[in-house]
Amino acid sequence: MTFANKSRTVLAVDLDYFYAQCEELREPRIKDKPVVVCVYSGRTVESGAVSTCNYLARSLGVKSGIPIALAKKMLSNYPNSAFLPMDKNYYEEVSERIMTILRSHSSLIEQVSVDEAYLDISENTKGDFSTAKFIGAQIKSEILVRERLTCSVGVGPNKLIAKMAVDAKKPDGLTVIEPSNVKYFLDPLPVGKLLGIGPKNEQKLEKLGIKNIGELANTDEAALIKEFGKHLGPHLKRFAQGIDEEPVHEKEVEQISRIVTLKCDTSTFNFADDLRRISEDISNKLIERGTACKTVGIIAITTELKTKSRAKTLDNPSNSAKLIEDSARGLFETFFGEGPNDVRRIGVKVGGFVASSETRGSASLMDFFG
DNA sequence: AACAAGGGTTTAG
DNA sequence: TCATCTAAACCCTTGTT
Repeated sequence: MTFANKSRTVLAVDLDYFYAQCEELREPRIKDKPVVVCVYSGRTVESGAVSTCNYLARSLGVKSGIPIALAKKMLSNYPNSAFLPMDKNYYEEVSERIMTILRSHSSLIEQVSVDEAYLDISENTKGDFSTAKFIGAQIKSEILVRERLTCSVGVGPNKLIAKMAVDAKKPDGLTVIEPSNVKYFLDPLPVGKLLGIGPKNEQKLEKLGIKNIGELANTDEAALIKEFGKHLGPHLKRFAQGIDEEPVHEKEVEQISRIVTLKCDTSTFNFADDLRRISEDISNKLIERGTACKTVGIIAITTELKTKSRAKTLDNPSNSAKLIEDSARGLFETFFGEGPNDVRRIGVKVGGFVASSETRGSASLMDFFG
């Protein structure tokens, strides 16, 4: 690839209804029934939310994020429905094997989540999108034969178009948008389909009389800056034009958080055990990654489901569970002292990472094995 | 003016 | 009592250099 030609071929892979499909894989008898993967909060036997579900369940109204109890109502005519607790470790094992398959097709890969990845296959295609389609079919077939899982694939000249192509046909889809078709593909779609536009931004755009992506692409940049700010405004316009220069590469983790739902709502600090556990979890992750954090924050989700947060910068970067726990406890005590704060869920978040070798007084693997 | 810190919002999976 | 969990990007304000 010469430097004059910047045209790329990017392929996006998205495993279909991944968690639920993994569950079907290890228990094939549930395949023809609604399958709902749940995150139980532990408040009551049933409380919690749906993480994901198979397409039969979706056709009956179940979707990600709804209360488990609501999903049960929707499926009350299907007594054989499978409601299963999320088993993240198992899905990650399956995911790792699939990512290995993907890496054999390109070393330029970006894993976006447990079930999604981008591959830059420009070197393989030399700009030929029919070759890209062939590679997409090959990847789908390999994942099906080796892991018995279906996925959807999208191909485009950048990550944005590849991703939107994936979403255009699911499950088991294969969609290729070549550069000359990008405009025809995007223009007629409703703005809500554009990556980065959710319900709130869709409403703002509707207020401006902008309904489809083509209209957004033609909107005066100044008007978008006024509505969305100096970064998001121009960004949305570029996206609507199908422009996305972001390279395919792994991103550094910049933040780690753990949140739990409390057994009972509270307006005082009475969850020392939970706090210790999640502080230890976070500390372990930091040590695993060989990093320490500069900032420690707390998260509180109120009974009205509003998110509140407090944070402070540490005197010295650390990855010690005790120090994270103590810092968080201090923040919580201040938080509850500020006034009436009725909280349902609490969490800890750390960020501002520096290599732990550059810090003094933080635990490292050497403390355990050295 | 440029930057850091802190708090909130929106999006995505 | 219906309402999980993780992470990123952005917006805004305030305060410092």
